[in-house]
This record gives sequence, structure tokens and C-alpha cells, in this order.
Amino acid sequence: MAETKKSNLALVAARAGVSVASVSRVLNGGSASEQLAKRVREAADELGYVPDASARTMRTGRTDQITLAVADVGNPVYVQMMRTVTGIVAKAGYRLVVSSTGADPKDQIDLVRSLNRGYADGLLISPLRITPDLVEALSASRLPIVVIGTLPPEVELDNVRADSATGIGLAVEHLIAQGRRRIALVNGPVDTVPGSARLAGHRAALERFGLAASDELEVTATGFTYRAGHRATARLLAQAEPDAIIGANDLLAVGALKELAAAGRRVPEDVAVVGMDDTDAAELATPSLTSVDLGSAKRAKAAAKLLIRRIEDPDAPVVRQVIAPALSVRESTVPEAPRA
Amino acid sequence: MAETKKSNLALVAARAGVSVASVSRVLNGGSASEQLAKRVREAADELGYVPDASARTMRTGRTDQITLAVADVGNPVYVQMMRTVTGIVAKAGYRLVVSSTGADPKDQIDLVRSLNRGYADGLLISPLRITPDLVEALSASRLPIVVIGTLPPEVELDNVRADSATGIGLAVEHLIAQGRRRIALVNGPVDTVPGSARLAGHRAALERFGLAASDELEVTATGFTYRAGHRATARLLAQAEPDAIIGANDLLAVGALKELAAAGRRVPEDVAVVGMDDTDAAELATPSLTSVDLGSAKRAKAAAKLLIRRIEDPDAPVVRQVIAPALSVRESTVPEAPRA
DNA sequence: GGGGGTCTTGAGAACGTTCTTAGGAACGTT
DNA sequence: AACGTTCCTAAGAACGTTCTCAAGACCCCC
Repeated sequence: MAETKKSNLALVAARAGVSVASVSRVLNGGSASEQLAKRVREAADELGYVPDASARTMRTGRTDQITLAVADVGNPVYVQMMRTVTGIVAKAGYRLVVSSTGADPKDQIDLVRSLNRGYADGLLISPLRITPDLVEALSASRLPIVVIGTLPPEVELDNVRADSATGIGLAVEHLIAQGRRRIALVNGPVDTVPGSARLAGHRAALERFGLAASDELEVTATGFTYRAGHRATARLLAQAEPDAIIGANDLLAVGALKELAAAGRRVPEDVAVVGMDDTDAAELATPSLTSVDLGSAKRAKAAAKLLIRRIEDPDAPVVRQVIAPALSVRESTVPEAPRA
Repeated sequence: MAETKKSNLALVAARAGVSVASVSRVLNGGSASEQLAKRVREAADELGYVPDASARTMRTGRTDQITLAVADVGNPVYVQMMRTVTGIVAKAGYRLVVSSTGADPKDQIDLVRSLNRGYADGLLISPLRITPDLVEALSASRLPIVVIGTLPPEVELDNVRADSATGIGLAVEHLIAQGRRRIALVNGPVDTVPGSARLAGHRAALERFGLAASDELEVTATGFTYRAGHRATARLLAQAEPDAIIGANDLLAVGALKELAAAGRRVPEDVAVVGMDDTDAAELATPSLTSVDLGSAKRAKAAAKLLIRRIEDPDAPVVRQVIAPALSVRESTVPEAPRA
């Protein structure tokens, strides 16, 4: 069947002895006589015809693609989101393309701008840092956009966010129930969206339960990575004697586990550890990691649905959703945790 | 500046009082008088002009995009590849889009076919399973393609592969040097490219060192995941008494670590464990995992360069590269492994 | 048997860009 | 003063598709 040469509607039409319009109609399921349809399909097969995406896009204004922008493909929480989103958009007839932007807001701005060239019908973005420039670029974009993460309240964009504060509250409550009192936070950079939210959440939770927050119990890692968590925990142990550590995400918490082991502290007997995001890394860790499920899969799902709605109805009212957190208890906080 | 309405070259040209051709020339760096260039740029700014990607693509035949198809975004080895590739293609002026296909060859075939519609200028693909249909689709594609992974020898495609057999040889050699004799393999599905290669490599290595290969020491997990490794190792321990376990990738090996801990075996004292791919997961594990570096970063880099070359010179001779493995020794095989 | 309807098909415009071709102005040379 | 060069700019075709519009064929019913 398939010829090697690139073919187009005109060639197919010529071969079938019909007009270009008819070929297009047949191939797109329009009405046509059985006889003509058969001739067209045969000709298309023989020529190995494949429609050209850019020509179709130019004509229709649609790409049937949705872009998911993630800051760090190495973070398992984004992996979870990718998996969820892929399924949802595929069901609605869109292809998902993933764009890894890096942590720099400049790259994200470039991406948002470039999408205005018409690479995709919509954008799902979960920015690590929200700068005024980024907000400006997002707002100015012609493209339907749904932001996963917290936005300034005045921004008129569909938005699904986690509730870090409540999530940390769950962790603190659980730790206090286990008799812990010196509950430290190994945070990521505080100029990021999750970093600032988790710092505030930590302080609020301690206060709520009548524990004094102290600078000693808060350390800031250089990123949301395993290695950064490792180093930051070393600093923490040099300056304080926590009996519990909350990592601002699972990777940081795993880094803390590592450093605690190296420092000869037993987990959870000497120090309990809690992660956040409840990703595969939490289950995979030794001991397995109690983790705050911030609903990454639910967030991704809600965001994807919101985006599809927005694409189909650009004038729909702006929706802002908050996903409630939950706690997954594992070995790192209770000696006799249930095993899978 | 930016108007909200979508604009095009004709609008810019009208506003600047010049022809469409001149606007295009100015914006693409062609020669033009300073005066005209200035008028054009001002008009473009005022209208918030953004060129349309599909129109440009239709005219030029280029998208300046490269697609990377990965079977499983959750596998850290692909994360490593994505990171590497992003940098290389960006330097050459391409945008990278990642497509997550799932393990089903059918999805991969769909992707390859759809790319013939002109979504990208080239494809980087690392198939888990190579079926005749997939080979057929890859060969029939008009698009420049580089395959990361082993291909049937008759396929005329640029290709970069790992050397699993030698890699497993390194692991076995190292384990034997540590006094191990009953060296088991926790493999992934054997109908996959890496699965079959690693099974063959295991048998060859045992034979080479004068150890008898036995079915008891080989178990096959349902996938290359942490959970599958966990379960498969449980089966292994029920049927044999290994003093060393090689996981066909790091996730399987981490699963083995977990199961060994649950079964009360000490690592590395009772059982040594080696992973493959040398990903972040190996360093993150407790104890940290000795792992065979199959050169995923190097492979990705070489493949990206090959693809760019192929795009720029479609008639270049077919290149097949093999990346040599290396062993990263950590705590899971030697009691006193060096710590980072 | 004629009028009005439905159904099938084709011609051609349009989407927004790039690039070829060629016209005209300015300038230098003979 | 005529001619050749060079530079700048404009006109218009082309990429491949979809979709509107109109024309023709056919059928039904009064």
C-alpha cells in the first residue's frame, strides 16, 4: 500500500477521479455515496495518504493538543499528575504533550508565550514560583490555561490548588498524638509557592497546638530534591534536637531519612518523619514514609477537566477549586505501622 | 502594548504602511532599511503580533520540535534521559515535547503514525517491546527517527543501545569478588527488550564465571516497577536461598530491598543487592544501591545528537552505537561502602 | 407533469506564513 | 546621457486543509 512519497488531498483526489472537497468529506465522515467513498478510500490507501496537521490546524484553528508544563520531571508528584492527565485528555480526544520547563520562571514565561503561536489548544501548568511577570504572561495569553497551584486572588484564571496548611496540620496532629513535641520542618526554597505555603502552615499548626515555633526547627533546602533534603537535615541536626521532622515533599523527607540513618538516629523511635505528596517515593523509602496526600492525582484530574471545559466554552465562569488533604500513615511515624 | 485581538502579518503590514513581505523580512532578520524596520517593529509591538506556528510550518515544512516518546514516565531512567535530551535539543534550536505512550506497543505505533502528520521534525523513541508491527511503523515513517534500545539487525535506523550483558557481567564479577555464589536475577517481563537482554546476560555471566545457572534463581516480575520487584522477590525467597540479587532495574532492586528487610535478611551481610540503570532511586534507597550504570545519560545524549544530524542530513549513513556500562558501588553490596 | 424538496458533488475561497520574481529608485561608470 | 549594478520593496504564488456556496441529479407529492 503505502507509497513513500508524501501525498496530499489533491493527489488522492486525482487518483480517485473526484474533487478535493469530496476526499476531505469522505475522510472526515461527511455524507457521500458509498461508491465514491470506496474509490476515495482506496486511492488514499494506495497513496499512503496522511493528513497534514499544520494545514488542518491553520484551517480549523484547533490542534487537538494540550500541553502540560512541569517544572521538574524528576519530582514524582509530577509523574503522578502526568499519568492522571494523560488519561483524561485522551478520553476527550486530545493528545497530551509534556513540556519540562525547569524551575526558572523565565523558561515558563517563554513557554507560555510560545504557546500563543498555536502549538496547543490549552495549557496545564503547575508553576513552582509565581512571579509578577509569569502572572502577567499567563493573564495576557490567548490560550485557555488552568493553573495547578496557588495564585494571587485577583488573577482571573481557572485554578486548582492543594491545601498545604491543613495538610501540615494533619501531620502535626498525628505527630503530637504520637507524643512528639519538637516538630521540625525541612522546607524547600521559601520563594516558591509550596515553600511559602508549607512554612506558614507549619507555624500555624504549631501555634494551634500550643507549641512554640522556633527558627531552630526550620531549615530551608536549596530545592525540592533528595540531595537538598539530605544536606538541610544535616544542618537541622547541628542546630536542634527534633523528635519529628516534616519534609516539605517526599524527596526532602527521604533525604532526611538518609541523614538520620547516617547520624545514628532511629526512625521512628528517636525521630519520626513525615513527607508530603504521598508519591511512590514514600512507599519505596526505608522505613516507608508517612506522607500527607495533598491530592496530586485529584488536582490533576480536576485541572484537566476544567481545561477541557474552558476550551469548549471560553466564556465559562472562572472556577477555583481546593483539594482536601489526607494523611497516609506508614512506618516512619509509628513503630507498628500496617504493612502492605 | 499587546492588543487582545489575534493579529497577523497583514494587520501589521497595514498598520506600518508596508507590504506583508516586508514585515516577514524584517521579523525574520532579512535585509531592510532601518527606517522601515523600525516602523514594522513598532506596529508589531502595538498589535502584540505573534507568528502562527502552523502557518509557518506549512510553508517551511519545519516545526522545530522534537518528540521524545517514553514508555513510562515513572521510571527514573527515563527522567534522566529527558533531562539530558532537553538540553541538547534546545541548544540546536528545537523544542522538546515529551509523549508518554504507555507500555503497549499499539500506543507507540499510534504515536509513530500520528507523527507522520507533521507534529515534529524528529522522534526519539525508547521502546520497551519491539514487535514486528512497531518495526514496520518505524521503518515506514517519513520522519527522522533514532531508537534508544536494541533493534533487529536488519532495521535501517540510527540506534543507540546499552550493553546489558556486559553490565550484568560487571555486577556478577563484583558479587563474586565479594564471595557470593548464588546470584539471583529479579527480572522484568522477558518479552521486553531489556528483560530478554538481562536474562541472557545473567545466564552468560554465571556460565562465564563457572556458576551453574538455575531456574530457581530467576524470577520474572510483572513490570519494571517497585511493587512488581517486591512481589517477585517474595517468590524468589520462597523457592531459593540467594546470597545476592540483581534487579533488572533500580526499581526492581529497591523492591527487593524492601522484601528482604521484611523477611529479616540483612543487606548486604546476608544478601547483596545490585540494581541497574544507576538512577536517583539507587542513591535514595536504604541501604544505597550498588547499580550498573548502563549509560542512560550518555545514550540519551548520543541519540539526541544523532537525531539532529539525521534531521539536518537525511542521507547520512545509518549509525549504530553501543554505550559501555560501568558499575557504581554503594552500600548494598559491600558493608563499608564509601558514603557521599 | 410540474414544482419543491433532499441529497450528492465540485469549484473556489480562506487560514497566515515564506519566498520567488520582478519593478523601481539610487548610484556609479563609460 | 545612456547603461549596468545594487539595494530596497511589493505583488503574488504556494503550502494542504476545511468549509461555504451553488449546481445538478433525483425523488416525492399534489
